[in-house]
Amino acid sequence: MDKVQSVRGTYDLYGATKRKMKKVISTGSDVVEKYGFEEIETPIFEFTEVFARNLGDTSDIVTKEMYCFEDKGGDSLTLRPEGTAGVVRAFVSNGMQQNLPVKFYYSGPMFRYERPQKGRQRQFTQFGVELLGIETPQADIEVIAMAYEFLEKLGLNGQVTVEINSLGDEESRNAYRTKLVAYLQEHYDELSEDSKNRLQKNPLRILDSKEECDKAVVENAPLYADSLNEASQKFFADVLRGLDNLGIKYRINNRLVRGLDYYSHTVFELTTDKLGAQGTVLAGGRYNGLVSQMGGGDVAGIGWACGVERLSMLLEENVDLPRPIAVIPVGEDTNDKALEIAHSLRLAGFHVEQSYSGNMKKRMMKANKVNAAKAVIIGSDELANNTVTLKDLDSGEQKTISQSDLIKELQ
RNA sequence: GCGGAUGUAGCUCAGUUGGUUAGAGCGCUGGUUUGUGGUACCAGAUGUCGAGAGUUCGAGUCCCUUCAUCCGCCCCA
Repeated sequence: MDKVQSVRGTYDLYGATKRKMKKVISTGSDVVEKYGFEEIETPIFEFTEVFARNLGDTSDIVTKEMYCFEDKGGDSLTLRPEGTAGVVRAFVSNGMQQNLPVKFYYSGPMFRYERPQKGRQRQFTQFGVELLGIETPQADIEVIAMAYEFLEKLGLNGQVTVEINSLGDEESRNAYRTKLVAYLQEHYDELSEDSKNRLQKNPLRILDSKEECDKAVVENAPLYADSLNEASQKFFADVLRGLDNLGIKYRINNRLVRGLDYYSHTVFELTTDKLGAQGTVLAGGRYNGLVSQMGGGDVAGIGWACGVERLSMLLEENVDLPRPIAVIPVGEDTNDKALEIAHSLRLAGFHVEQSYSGNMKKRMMKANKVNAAKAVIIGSDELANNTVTLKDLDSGEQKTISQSDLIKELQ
């Protein structure tokens, strides 16, 4: 390492970038708390099996993207590549089946060893929700509505499309897989190299391929909807009807499949065309088998997660800092008084920026730079008379008031 | 993991067919008479030209390697 730099695919988050991310997370928290979701924080690393067993051993995340390491006790641990497995593990570990439904939200860093690009990092931040214990479509509708409201509050719903599909229950999924594989086998020679591989590992993914030759084959492939059994069809129809009732606009995408094995029934993605190849900004679905797979009994689940950095990049305007009040002492003997005034203003709830050094002009420039709304100036005259000069930095008007009236004047 | 592009001051970029002490704008620092900013004017600082090796009398400019970023694929948030 010749230069002091952060590890590839990791970034220092500060200033405007951090402010936007903070806004995304706080907006998300406010929205989902109204739906009764409570925050959970699970460890950033788990036993490797938590992810390896549950995400699907053919998924790319498990086969090539996990940061695994052995700790000094010899256990194989993995930096979490996504949030759901950890939350479900916590649910099972803590015996939360006793008190359903359970509604959690979380945010924090995730890690995937991938080639970095715009909107794709090796350490990135997700905000997500999980609703456990409700197997009826109300849960799907509510959770999607929540995602929709979230993006609306961020002012992004004009640039984001809701895409939705159903993978059906296990029976439907297996039936479709069989049909699709049979069809694709017949057209094996027409498929791209990647897709020939995918045929073994994850044939559903071929539906999603961007290769022209694949698209041509997929064009006439059997439709997922035709393989859904009656129960799955009804479930999907109920979800869609619910979304219609709530005025949520969506697009059915019968090629939408998700990368992780644990999904069933409803899957959805919120996508944008503004981030190049990384268009998916929020994604999720139902995972009815996951809890029992972890030994937690037959508990249904549904959730989503969003990429906080990706959403932040869509936020056009800068998130403004609150405008402080600048307290400006003039002359050394006023420092004590200035500090006292600054302190009392802070205790009264104001944002206060103290100026530390320089002549008055410097200090005024500094006040301007931090976008202060008002300046409280205290020099020898003010000190002698127990007054301050209060200046409005937008209008330029200023007046002298007594120190005891300052807080009242500012409110 | 594969393919392509890029890498010059804090930021955005210029730098001609290789030729002396590498530039601009913004920002930063100081000043335009001693208690008044946001506009204006004046002055100033700043770079191992991503790193390493090579060709050459001479490399920011050419070759190679490497690192990083960006774009596409794979995959995904």
